[in-house]
Amino acid sequence: MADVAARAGVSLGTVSRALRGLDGVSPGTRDRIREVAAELDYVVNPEAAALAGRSTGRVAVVLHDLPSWYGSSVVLGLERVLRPAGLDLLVRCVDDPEDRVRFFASMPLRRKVDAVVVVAIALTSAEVAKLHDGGVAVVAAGSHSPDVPFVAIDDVLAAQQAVNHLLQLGHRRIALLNTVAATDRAWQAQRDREQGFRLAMEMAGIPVDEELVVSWSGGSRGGAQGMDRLLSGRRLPSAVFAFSDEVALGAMRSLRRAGIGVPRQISVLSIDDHPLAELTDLTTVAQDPVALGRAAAEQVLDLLHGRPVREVGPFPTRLVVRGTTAPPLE
Amino acid sequence: MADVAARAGVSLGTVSRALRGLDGVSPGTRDRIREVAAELDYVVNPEAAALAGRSTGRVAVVLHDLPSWYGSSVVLGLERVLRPAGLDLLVRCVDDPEDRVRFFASMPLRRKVDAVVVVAIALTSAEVAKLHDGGVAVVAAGSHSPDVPFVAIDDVLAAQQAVNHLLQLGHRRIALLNTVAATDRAWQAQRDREQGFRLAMEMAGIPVDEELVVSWSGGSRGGAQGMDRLLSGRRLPSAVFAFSDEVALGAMRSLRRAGIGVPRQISVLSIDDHPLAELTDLTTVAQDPVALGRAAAEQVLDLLHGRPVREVGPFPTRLVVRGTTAPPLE
DNA sequence: CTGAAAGCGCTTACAG
DNA sequence: CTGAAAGCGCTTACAG
Repeated sequence: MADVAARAGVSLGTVSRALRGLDGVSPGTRDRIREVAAELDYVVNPEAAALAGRSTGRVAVVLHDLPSWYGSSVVLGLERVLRPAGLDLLVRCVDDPEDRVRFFASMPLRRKVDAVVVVAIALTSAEVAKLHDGGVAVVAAGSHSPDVPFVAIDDVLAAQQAVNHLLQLGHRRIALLNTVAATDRAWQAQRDREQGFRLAMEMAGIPVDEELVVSWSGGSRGGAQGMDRLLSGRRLPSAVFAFSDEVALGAMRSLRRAGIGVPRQISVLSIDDHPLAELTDLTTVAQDPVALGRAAAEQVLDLLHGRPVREVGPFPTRLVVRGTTAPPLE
Repeated sequence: MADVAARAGVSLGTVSRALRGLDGVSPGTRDRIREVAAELDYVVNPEAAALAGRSTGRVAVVLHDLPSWYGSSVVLGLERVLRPAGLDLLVRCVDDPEDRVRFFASMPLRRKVDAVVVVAIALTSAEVAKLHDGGVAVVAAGSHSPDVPFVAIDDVLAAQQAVNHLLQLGHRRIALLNTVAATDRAWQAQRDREQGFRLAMEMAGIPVDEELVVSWSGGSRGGAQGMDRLLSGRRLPSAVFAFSDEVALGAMRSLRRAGIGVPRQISVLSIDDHPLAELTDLTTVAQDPVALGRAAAEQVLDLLHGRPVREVGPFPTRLVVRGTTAPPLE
């Protein structure tokens, strides 16, 4: 920058202001400075700028399930809008609840990033306060935290869309295959989807058989085990609404092994529209986590530029009927 | 850092040296300083460190397929060893070939990161030279580049393992469902797997029917289309070796739609052991991309610490026999 | 509108 | 083994 200043015959401060387009530089000098800078192929040193100013040009994304379709899609969406905006993306996986507590307790984010996006993680007020005190902007994707802008689908609605489809097909004995672990989305999604399930049943005037409500660990393995549990019950359900596509795929494996036809004997559907849902012909309620990531990134930009954050309504979800749902037998 | 120095009763320089484990600090003072730092939840400001010294405390991972099992698993592996080492991980997705050229041409990595890990991307000598000139260390995972340490499986061998399994079952009309696009691993993997396929056939003394060698775009969609192509041929194969599990799953959908039984009429197998392979009962040659990521991270640490880089042999792959392969009919 | 100067929080020769 | 000091390349009050 010193070179640029010397060559343009101005001071460092003026160059700094001109290059960033701040007010208080005459158009003439500004243009001349920019010309010289271009000529010299000059780019500001981000470390120095960050040290002197207060922004780092980086945002962190914190999630717990990286090698998963959902998490990595959100990251992709974030990257797609953050990078063109000149911001770099830093990823941090938190494995288990303890790791997560440790992470937010010892705020290593301060001065490392301008903002953090938490994916499917519900922060406590204390955690949010700590981040804000550290001057770090916070945005949530797929979960809610106090005083934090967020983007998310309406989990209650998504579950209703799923269950209503089963109801319309004529099902009455509908099982809920939910998940519990912190490794699978936030507890909020679990709670909301269960609520949507119950709401839909209630509106149809059908009492929920509590024996058909199972909460197991997440992922396909959990889905398989949860389905085994359902299969060992006194009466089988005629349809299963699973927390996610992965859970549903696990459940379908159990059904296949038990020799139960899908959808002939039992219908299965879930939420996500994972790329493999199409391959396995799974009926599901689709969501778009890449779009979610993009929207979260927009909120980050608003926050960093001091603009009012665009409030976005719940992200749309839509039923995709494929081959794993059909009217019940008899 | 000033706080830590004051509290420990030493100078800034000593704290800096102690925290980085440099020589020339007595074990006693070093431990005391570290204790105080821990107590104060102190973390060095990376900007200042980078500005004063030359390292940024960051490493970038560059890949093209983020929302994929392979890519995100490698990232997870990297994160798992880089983070404990005090390094932050920055992700950069390159979408298409042009984007990738642009990225490496305008070296925005200089002074932003200490090292870059390319995942399944083959760099040119010029690109590598540019990175090295910029003082950036380079490591490759799942691909090779000139003068760059790498970790990878032996793709030729993996393909042979797959094809040999089919040969032992008695198959002779074996199709290769390969991929071409840059969006799916590096071209190196495609070439090597095809070579492994041909090698195995040759060693079994079976001529390859070139009509059964199909290269389609990647992903499950490409697999489905490639399989359609094979199905429209004059004579069907009795077994299909697919580039990856995703491709194989796409192929299996085409087979299902065509009413062809797997493995009764056609056997299918591939490479990866994607979590969904188990769910869909897919026979495959397993690899471990998380381990690959960890190993790449170790190499990065070696490079950054000026240690000789540990050469690691090809990562092991192993055949996992499941339900999609069986002896040929009749 | 522009400049001179302090300072961001570290690292690194250089002394001792 | 440890300290005092210069300096990394910027930004930002503060003057003018």
